[in-house]
Formats: sequence, C-alpha cells, structure tokens
Amino acid sequence: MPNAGPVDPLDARLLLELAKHPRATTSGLAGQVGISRNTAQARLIQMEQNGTLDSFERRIRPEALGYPLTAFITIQVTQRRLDAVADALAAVPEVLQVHGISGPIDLLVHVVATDTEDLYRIAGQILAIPGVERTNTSLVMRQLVDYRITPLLQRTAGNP
Amino acid sequence: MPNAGPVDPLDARLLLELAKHPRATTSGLAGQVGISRNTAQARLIQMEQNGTLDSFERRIRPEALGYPLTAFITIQVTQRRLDAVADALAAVPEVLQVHGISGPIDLLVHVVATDTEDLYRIAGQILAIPGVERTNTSLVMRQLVDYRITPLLQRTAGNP
DNA sequence: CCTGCGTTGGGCATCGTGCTCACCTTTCCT
DNA sequence: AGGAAAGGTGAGCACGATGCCCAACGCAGG
Repeated sequence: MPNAGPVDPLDARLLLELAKHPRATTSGLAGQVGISRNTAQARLIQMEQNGTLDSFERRIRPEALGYPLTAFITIQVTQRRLDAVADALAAVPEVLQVHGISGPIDLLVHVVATDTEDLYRIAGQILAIPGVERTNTSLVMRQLVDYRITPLLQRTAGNP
Repeated sequence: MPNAGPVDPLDARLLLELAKHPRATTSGLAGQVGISRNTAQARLIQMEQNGTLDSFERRIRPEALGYPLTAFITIQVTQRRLDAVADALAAVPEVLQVHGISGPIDLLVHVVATDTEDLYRIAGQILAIPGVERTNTSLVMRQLVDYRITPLLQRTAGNP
C-alpha cells in the first residue's frame, strides 16, 4: 500500500506550482521554485512513485464524459454483508467511489448520472443489491466550495 | 463556467492511456492509441483548456500531506444563510470540498484531519459558524471502492 | 572526526515539443 | 452534385526538455 509520502516544504512548493500550471515542464518548475533542475526532477519522480500523487483519473471530469449529475447515496447494509455489497457497487459503472463510514449509515456512495431518469435507474439498481436495507439519495445541486487542497499545501510549504 | 467538453471515443482512449501511465509523453500516447502525434497533441491541449480536465490538485493525496483522516460532515443550515456559511467553510483549510445537496440536509462537507483530536477541533469550528444549525460527522473508515472513472471512460471509448 | 544523504552545477546524447505546411478524407450545407 | 469546412495525417524543423552521469559541496548523525 502507498506508504505516507512525507511531503516536505520543497515538495509542497513544487505541487503548488503544478496546481497553477499543470503542463509546466520540470525545468520550468525548478526555476519557479528556485532549485536545481536535478532536484526538482528527483522530487517529482519520487512523488509519482511513493504514493503522494493519486491516479490521473481524478482529473477527469465526469461532466465532460456526459454525466452532469452528481449524487451521494447513503446506504444501510445488513451487517456482515459489507464486502458483498461493495463488490456489487463496484460493478456499477456510474459508481465512482464508495466510503465505509462510521455512524448509523454504513456506506456513502458517490455516483454520477446523465439525467434524473438515469439517476433513478441507478438508485433502483443499488437498492436491488442483496444486503442493502435502506438507501437515501441526495442530489448535488451546487458546488459551494470546489475541491481544493492548496490551503493545506501552503501550510506545508510554510505559507509565505 | 467550463462548458461540456464533448469527449469522443478518441479522447477517451487517450485518457485511458493517461490513467495507466500518467507520465506518458504525447508521442507515446499517440503510438499507443494508434493516431498521429499531431492529433494526440491537439486533443490533449484542447482537453486541458475546455474543461475536460480538473485541476491538478485532485491528484494530491491529503494523506501524503499528513492528513490521514477523512470525514464527511453534514450540515443543516438556517435558510438564507447558505452563502455565508459556505464562505466560512471555505476559510477552513481542512475543508476540501462543500456540496449543496437536496433533501433535509443542506450541506455535505468533505474534510481531512491529522488525527481524531484535530477532527474534533474542526467539527467544533464548523459548528460555531453562524447559521449552522446541526452537524453530523461521519468518519471514513475504509475505501470500499477507490475513486475510478475508467468504467465510464471505457464506455465512451466504445469498450473493446 | 568521518560517513551518509541530498542538493548542486555541469555536461551530453537523445528524445519530445511546439509549430507549420500540404494533402487527404469525411461530413455537412447549398 | 458541387463545394466548403473540419479534422486527421505525415513530414519537417528548431528548440528545449529529458534522462542520466559525475564530481563537489554542505549538513546531519554516529
């Protein structure tokens, strides 16, 4: 498993630059951050391998693929069927991610859909999975804060 | 706003290759997909600009920054205070994303923390925001399905 | 004091990039 | 049918970036 990639301030500054300019070259990044190209290259390769960076899939917007609707479905599962339910969820293409969470609700499922009808179909498909007791679908109507991690990066970088 | 980037099967195949090899070169991708380098380059640049691709931030793992805990906090908000609450949430670095959702619960907040104590502090900080009526914190204990979008990509690519 | 470890600057051959062009095919419009 | 528009192709070219090597330096811990 990906061990904790201990990101030091130097790495953080490189990542901040990358967040601003995803297509920046290694040499360019080195210049911006003020380190030698060799060091920048070493750090980047290391980060790509030690689990600091997630899959490229994260950058692909479902909207662009024709799935403009996002919803979160909470699931209560018959105990001891968690893994079986997870497998069944993984078989649904529109399921992007499944979290096992604490509390009365067992699963939080991140799904996308082409339209409301499609979402209804997917919700039904999930409800039909053996072991699924109860579901609750919440449609995402607005992104009030878009995904960002720069605040934490700046903290690691020693925010100047 | 990013208009829908209509991803065609060719784009999808490029993205699938990129998902497998994030550091692949444009020339390499063109070879793998079986198109000319010129076309691949044009498609990639276009996707980077028309909103098909999300920010690079998405690929940075919070765990690597020293935030191994992930939680989802649901919030009920005093109506008409949504934007004010959203602004206050955006001021919390550990808040990665905020969704406005349908149903009795108004907001779904994605947060990370260094440990449980840290999470408790953040939850308290959120509860103290004027307009926040009720919160409910669910700790993510396991990723039952890791984020993936390849199933949808393969569908777009005309899954062979 | 000495030994690793990471950074540095230099250098080098190769490859990738960004860009331009002429040419071709397909599609759509008149 | 004719013709324009859009997108793919192969070729070419100058420049920069890449991957890799090495000797030297500063700094930490033993």
